[in-house]
Formats: sequence, structure tokens, C-alpha cells
Amino acid sequence: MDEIDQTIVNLLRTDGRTSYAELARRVGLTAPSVQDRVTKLEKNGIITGYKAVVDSETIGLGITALIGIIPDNSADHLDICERLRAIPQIESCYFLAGVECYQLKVRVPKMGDLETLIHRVGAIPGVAQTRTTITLSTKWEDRPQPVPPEQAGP
Amino acid sequence: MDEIDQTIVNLLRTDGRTSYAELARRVGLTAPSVQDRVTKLEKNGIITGYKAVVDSETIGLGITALIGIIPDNSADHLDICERLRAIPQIESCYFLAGVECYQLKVRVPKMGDLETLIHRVGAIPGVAQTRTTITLSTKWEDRPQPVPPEQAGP
DNA sequence: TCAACGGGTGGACGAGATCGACCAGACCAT
DNA sequence: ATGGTCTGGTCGATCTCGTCCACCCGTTGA
Repeated sequence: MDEIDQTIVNLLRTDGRTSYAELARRVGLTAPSVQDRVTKLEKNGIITGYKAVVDSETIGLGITALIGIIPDNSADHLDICERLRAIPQIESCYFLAGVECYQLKVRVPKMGDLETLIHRVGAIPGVAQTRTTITLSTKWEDRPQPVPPEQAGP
Repeated sequence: MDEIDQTIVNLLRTDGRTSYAELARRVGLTAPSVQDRVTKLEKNGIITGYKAVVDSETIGLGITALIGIIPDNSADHLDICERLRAIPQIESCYFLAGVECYQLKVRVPKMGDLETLIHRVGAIPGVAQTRTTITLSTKWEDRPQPVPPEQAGP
């Protein structure tokens, strides 16, 4: 993970479809060696995939909400996690340090779908309470910040 | 935005580097017509970009936190938003319906950086209070859900 | 009926991806 | 020093892919 790798990662994070030839031009290497580096970055789990970014509203997922979950004492977190994962509308799921020990980011087409979803989450065993907040607008999302310089080892 | 477009979008959301030739095979068209469709999807703002997905921890952004912002009455939201946007560590920013009218998702290398960041956000004019929650683990993030079927028009 | 049009196909050509062979420097044990 | 090995690069050949253009075919509307 040298400086060239960082540049490659930064380029791919802002445009995931950049060709190897183009990357090669940017970093001053040849295409095969860049391809080799990218393959290694993927193998080492640094690059875990590529995604098209889609405007949620225009594809009919106009409503975004954040749902906090407060568990009860008997909560089986493996089970909760598994059941949450089975709900496709939950796009992100964070395990938090706090009373609300999960936060979900969900997207649905209509308010009725959100209501259904909240009931479904609330019905999961171990979930004592949920707290939902509607997002009025997404200012921005998943903006890639540059890879920080490698910190010196111990 | 017919069924074929939906398939293309779903494929590109799960693998943004799928070639046109491969997409063509999947949807049963030829490469040029698929390319044409993708270009139109991009022009119409349905596909807004492509990103490599990177494992934050391995690139040195091991700490993820959620910061809620409670504004004071004098808050100038355009100004707040602009100042927040200038902070690179803020990867996402949602405007919420609630007391905490913004929620930020931030990533930093070390705890010290988070402290600095919280102070910086707290110092923005119009920000009365912040509430930070550390994420202990990210169960999953930005999982693409399939494009919902086009709802019937009015 | 005919022209225009949107959306598709097929072919041609240049650019890109990919593979193998080869090369240079770093490192290590002899 | 010397030779072996390893890593990471280049070069060149080949095959695929992207991209442009001409053409086709069903629909629409005058």
C-alpha cells in the first residue's frame, strides 16, 4: 500500500469505471502493472467491490429514514442481526455504543411501506423499542475522503 | 425505464465494473444498445456515478461515528451546510425531521481526530449542541436493494 | 401510403485487457 | 563478492471490448 496504490484507490473511489489504461496514465505505470496492483488490492480486501451510484428518488425509493433500535435484556444479537439482514429495505446497519444499539438506514417508496417496515422491525424478538427519524433531504452521501497517509508502525 | 433498464441498473449496482458486453449477454441485447441505454440512464440522472467500495478499516479509517446536530434558533442552514461540506471527514450528511436536524456519518483514523472533529463541528455558528455516537461495528452498508417496480402513474 | 422516428442489429476498426516472457534491483545465505 | 530468489516492473502478441456507422423494422401520424 504505497503512494501509487493510494492514488489508484482514490481514483477508483471517485470513478469506479476508470480503465486500467487511464489509471496507468495517471500514475505513470503501464496497464498490466496497474492491473496487477488493482488485483492485489481486491485480493487483500482493500477494494471490496464496485457499485453504480443510483439516485434513489428517481428509481422510486423517495423516502429515506433512520431507525434506532433499543433492545431488551434478553436480546440475542446474532438473531437480531440475522433478521434485520433479511429485510431488503435496510440498506445500512450499524451497531452502536449507546442506548439505541442499532441504527438502520432504510429506503422505501411510500410512507405506508415505512410503517410496515417499522412494525416488522419492532416485532423482532429482543427489540424493545424503535425510534424512527425521517430524512427530509440528503445533503450528500458516501463522499469518498482521500486515503490517509500510512501511519508509522509501532 | 422499462424492465431491461431495471435489470441493467440492478446489475451495475452490485457490480459497477460489469462490461457492456456482459450486460448485453445478461439482458439479451447487443452491446451497442446496452451502451445506449446506460448512457441514457446516466444522462437522465438515474445513474449518477460509479465507485469502488473500499474497506475503511484497512485504509486507516478505523473509527466511524454518527454525529447529531441540534441547531439554535439563529441557525443559517445554508451556511451550516456549506461549512459541514468543507469538512472532508464527513462522508454523509442528512437533514432530518427532529430535534437533531442533521446527522453526520464521519470516519477518522484515531480517537483524537474524532475529538478534533467534534470540536470543529460544535464551533460552527448556529450549532447549539452535538451528540456523538461511536459505531462499534458496521454490520453492512449501502446494500443495494432491487429497483422497485414502476408504480402506476396518476 | 408514406415519411419520420425510436430502438434494435451487424460489421468494422481502434483501444483496452490480458497473458507470457523477460529484465532490473533488493535481499539473503553461502 | 556471488549466486539464487523474490518482487515488481516493461514489452509485445493476442483476444476481447467499446464505439461508431449504416441499415432494418415496427409505430405513429399526417
